[in-house]
Amino acid sequence: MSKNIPEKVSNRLTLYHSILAEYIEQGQEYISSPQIAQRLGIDDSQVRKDFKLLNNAGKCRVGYIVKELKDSIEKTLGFTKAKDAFIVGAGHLGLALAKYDNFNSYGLNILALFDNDPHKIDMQVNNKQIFHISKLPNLAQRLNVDIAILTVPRQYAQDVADFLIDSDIKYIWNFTPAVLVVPPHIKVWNENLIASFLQFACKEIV
Amino acid sequence: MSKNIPEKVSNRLTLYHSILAEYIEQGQEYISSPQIAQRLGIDDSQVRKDFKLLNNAGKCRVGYIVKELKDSIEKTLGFTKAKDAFIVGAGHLGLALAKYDNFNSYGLNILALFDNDPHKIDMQVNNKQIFHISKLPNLAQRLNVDIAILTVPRQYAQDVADFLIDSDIKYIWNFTPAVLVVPPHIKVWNENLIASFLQFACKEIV
DNA sequence: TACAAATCAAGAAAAAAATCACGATTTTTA
DNA sequence: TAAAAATCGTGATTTTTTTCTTGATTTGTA
Repeated sequence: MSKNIPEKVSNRLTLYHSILAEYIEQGQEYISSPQIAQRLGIDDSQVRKDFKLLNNAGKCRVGYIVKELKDSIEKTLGFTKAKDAFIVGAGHLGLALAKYDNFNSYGLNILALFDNDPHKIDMQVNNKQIFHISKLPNLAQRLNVDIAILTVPRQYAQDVADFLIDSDIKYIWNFTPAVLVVPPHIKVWNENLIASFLQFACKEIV
Repeated sequence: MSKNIPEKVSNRLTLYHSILAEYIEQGQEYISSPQIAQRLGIDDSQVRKDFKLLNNAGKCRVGYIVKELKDSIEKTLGFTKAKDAFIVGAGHLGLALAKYDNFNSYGLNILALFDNDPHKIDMQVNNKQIFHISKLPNLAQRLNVDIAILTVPRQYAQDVADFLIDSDIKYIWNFTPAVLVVPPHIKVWNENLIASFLQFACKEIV
């Protein structure tokens, strides 16, 4: 982190990471840039350029050491650094994310969920409790959590975001289609699934 | 569509679209590029350049007509063109997507879900039935569906993708972290939530 | 009406990203 | 051992994307 890696590059790094994980499963020790490039349909010098960013030298005629490369990517993208977060909105998407165990191995720990529906309060999802939203400010402070994953319905998104900001949440991973208005010190990452699909559809589906 | 709009641009277009929807709700007739730019923290000439791609002229000192702009974006991104799709994998994420009514208004119609878990077969989710995966080839052909939303566990992703391809599926929206190997005429769009988060974390959370 | 302010349009410049090209190195093979 | 092949590393080139700049247009106001 902190190295200011461009979005496109870190996007590719995660794809490389998946491929490397496969190679390790298969017991392969080395991997070459053309192998990866072909798999992803990109240029092989692109792959080498990206790896250079990781300060991970390859060997001519042989390639890169899979294990080392994978570790470098994990370090660079911050898998190794634990990050605690709350899910705000225990709807279907919120629950799906809560059950997504994989987050853990990527350094993201979901500690709890929050909702305002009395029926959901105190339920457990994947060993994580659902609390009433009113408990959030206190818990955020006590557990020192400043990341929120926002999965409430669109019409409540801004109000809930304002509430989160009042509760000292600093980072919002926004799964709602709302474009949040926030002060400059709050960072929002928009995960607009519809937008994502449209890009796909618009590019590929003629 | 087909106009080969860069990914970054279509990404911004969907953000503009959300803002335009708000303006319409509020009954605003006009919107200016600096207004949008400020909202998103980007350059206003960037916004104008993007709008120029839509062939949508603005008026000096006044701005753009909200309604027209919104329609242009919808036409350009293909909201208006109905696209039918299947969800393959009726796990939490699959169900969450099936219940996401909004897809409809963006031109994506989920017709049915597929799974191999006998307990899930024949259940209804949001008026969509869950079928056994073995029914997919037939239904795909009969309903003329060539888009699949893949939400199975990672370890089955490649096998299921192969099966889909055999069933004449052409477009796969891949929610699994697997990097799928497919023939060149099959288009895959990777929606790697973990990757997405890591980009956020890596950039913003120091 | 004249002037100021806001905004668009479009070309120029700058920055960023991707691709190309080629020398250097290592391994394999004849 | 020499030649061939595969691959890395990296500088040069090209392409794409973003930002800057300037001029024109419209609206509001003194």
